[in-house]
Amino acid sequence: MSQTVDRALSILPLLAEGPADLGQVADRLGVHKSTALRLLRTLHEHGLVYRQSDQRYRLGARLFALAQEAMENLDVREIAHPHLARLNAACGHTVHLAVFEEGEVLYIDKVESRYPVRMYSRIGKPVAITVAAVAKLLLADLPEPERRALADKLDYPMYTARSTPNAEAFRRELAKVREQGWATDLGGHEESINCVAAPIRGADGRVVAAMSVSAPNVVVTADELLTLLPQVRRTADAISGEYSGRTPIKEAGTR
Amino acid sequence: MSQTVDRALSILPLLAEGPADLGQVADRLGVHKSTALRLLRTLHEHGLVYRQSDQRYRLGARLFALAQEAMENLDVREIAHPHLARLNAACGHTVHLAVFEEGEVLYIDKVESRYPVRMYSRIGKPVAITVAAVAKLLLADLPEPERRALADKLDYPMYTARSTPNAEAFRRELAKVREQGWATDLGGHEESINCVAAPIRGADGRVVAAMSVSAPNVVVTADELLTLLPQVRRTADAISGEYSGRTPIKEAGTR
DNA sequence: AGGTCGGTTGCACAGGCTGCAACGTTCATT
DNA sequence: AATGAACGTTGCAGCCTGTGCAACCGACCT
Repeated sequence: MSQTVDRALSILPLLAEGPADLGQVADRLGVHKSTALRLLRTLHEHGLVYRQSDQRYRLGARLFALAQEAMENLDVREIAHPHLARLNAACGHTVHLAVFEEGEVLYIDKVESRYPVRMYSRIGKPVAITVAAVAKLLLADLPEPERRALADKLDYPMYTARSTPNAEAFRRELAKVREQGWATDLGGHEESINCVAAPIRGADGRVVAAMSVSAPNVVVTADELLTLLPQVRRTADAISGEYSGRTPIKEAGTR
Repeated sequence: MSQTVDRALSILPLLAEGPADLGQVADRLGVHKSTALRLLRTLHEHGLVYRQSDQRYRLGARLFALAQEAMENLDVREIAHPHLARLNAACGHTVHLAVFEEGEVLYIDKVESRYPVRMYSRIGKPVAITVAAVAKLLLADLPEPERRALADKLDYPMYTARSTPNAEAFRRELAKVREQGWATDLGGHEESINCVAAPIRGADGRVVAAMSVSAPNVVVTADELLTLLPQVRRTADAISGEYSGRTPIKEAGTR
């Protein structure tokens, strides 16, 4: 929509392929050298483009800094919430959102069940890392050495008979979860409560958060809960798409 | 230099702070809403800006993609070479550049000594990982679990009496190297050859490569070689600066 | 010296960007 | 249901600003 900016921005992907000198940039843009020079200068002033010692242009550090800052200020919760609320409106059960941080898995959002029976959990509180479905997803995505190290140093409290008993079992479970792309907790934390969970991935494919639907046996059986899996995964995928900025949002009045 | 582009680019750091709507962007830019709209649209078309479901603008995924692509196409060797050559011109000794890859440390560049006595090494060849100064730097920067795992499964051949004898000693050495930010190999690989090495870091501070100066005893003593350390470190820092796109290059005719 | 190549500068022209004002939507309020 | 506010969007006229040209500069090679 803005020719000048359009041209300037077209330089970036071009430089991403590798360093280029003024002439090459001008050619590939189809503009006069002097024009290319001014665009490059502007980009350079903003640090998006950098000039190496052989005078050729490269993408600059600012780009990395921006990308990183944007990452950090990206609030999964903010993006996820409407989706979680919609899922809760559809099925009525408790919906959780959790992230992995500093060796812990934390709930960062929760939409309460519409049923009178609620489960105990609090936003900001660490979850039972060895049994919770969301924890399995988050840990399953860690690089192998870290995952192994973490699994080995965890405690494995037997909340119920179906709790994960030890590191060995946990590692097997994580491998399975990693493989299938979703996770469950069937009475592993509280005898009567089941969960199904799905991962939320960032632009690079790494799992940045996980969400789950939980319900007590008295409301729905484990099998019934499992029928919600496709819906949970669809919700998680929708959040992933929006979080990673991939989802093409339909423009209002553009042709 | 180009007003339009300048304004457009000013939007990026602004959005890095967090999502903003059209009005906020226009205000902080000091332009009319319609102007801001067109700039944002252009940015959006290039994927640098993304519109979330509440219509607010955010930095887009393309930014990450660009940063990543640029990273991958960045060739340390290409950037480092002139610096290595300059260092070699200054001191006359053999200069090496090495990276860590797939559990090995490989020489990827070499500038031969000006002295008749040369050392045996070849570009692309794995280095003696347990004793080489560059290897120590590269391994010292690995995350602790990987470092430990690697140190444990390595062999510790006694090339000389001063070779690193076992994993335990190696881990201590790596800790020291990590601490001091440089490394040496004093006759650990070949009795008569010494090296001093310094790390090259990327924009995120991680060690991406390491460089060293090597010379046989018959040319300079270990102590004399050590006096080159500041020069080696300065060279490595210069490469780091350029590799990470941080170094501000003086503009030719700008006031 | 002469020639080429790449980057840089000054300038005149007009193309494209700007701000304005009016319109369309959505949402909250009465 | 009507009103109004807030926000995004569009068309337009004016003129700012980006454009291409040509000349200049400096480095490098023959």
